[in-house]
Amino acid sequence: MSDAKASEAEVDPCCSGAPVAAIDEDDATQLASVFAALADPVRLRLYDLVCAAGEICSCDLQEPLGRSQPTISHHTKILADAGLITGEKRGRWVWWSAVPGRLAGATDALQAVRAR
Amino acid sequence: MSDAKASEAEVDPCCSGAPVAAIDEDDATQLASVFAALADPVRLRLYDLVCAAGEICSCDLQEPLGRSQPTISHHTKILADAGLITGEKRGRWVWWSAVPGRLAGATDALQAVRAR
DNA sequence: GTCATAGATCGAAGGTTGTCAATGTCTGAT
DNA sequence: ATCAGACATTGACAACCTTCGATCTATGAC
Repeated sequence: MSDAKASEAEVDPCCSGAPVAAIDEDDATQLASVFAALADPVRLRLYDLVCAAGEICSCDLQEPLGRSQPTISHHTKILADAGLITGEKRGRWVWWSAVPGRLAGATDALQAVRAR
Repeated sequence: MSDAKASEAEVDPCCSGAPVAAIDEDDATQLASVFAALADPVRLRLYDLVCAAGEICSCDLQEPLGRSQPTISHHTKILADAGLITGEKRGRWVWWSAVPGRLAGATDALQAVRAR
């Protein structure tokens, strides 16, 4: 099945031998969960709102996002589980803020392979 | 519902007035599709293999990823539709390569908001 | 032409996700 | 103690996603 190189070219186009997987399955699953958290338009706008505001209350997310309160709660939980935002409870309200470097760290883990 | 600021503090903690959404719904949907393409462990490793190899044949993806041929074809299509990889058909084989700057462009669109 | 192979497409099974109504829990005010 | 409000949780449903077997198309070898 993998005689493409042998029949098209004598030498491997990039390195040598079989391609080496830089990311193992566990790392891939971990990384994918971060991207999955941003794979929804509502969550992207939510994350954007949090970044733009620096700190924002859950109750102020409901109106601009146009979703019900349980749905907002659901999305903040997913973003928090992915480590992209963090919430602090003050009195009756929860204030959300972005975790610095978390998104950059995820993309770096992928892009780092190009530097080799 | 949004009297949190008024009751907890007199001044808005970051800017002033209602928070401004930096990303509109259409942009968010477009951006989310790029992240959705990377939100699967198999596709992440596939993208990683393509980046690491520079150029790689579909038939050489099947074995390291441990998925059937239709599944590999499905995933390459999703990554290609998202603009992350591009394929060139040569003879019987399709050679895939990463689209430079595509992933960085997506993350920049999100992170740019922090620079404001 | 005939045959073998690379890859795309189709259809189906099973799991996951986004959404909201209803309800529960906790906090601060009266 | 009682009440109202901010979030979390549960349950349900529709939509979507991942996967594979079967099949189709296209290309190169004989």
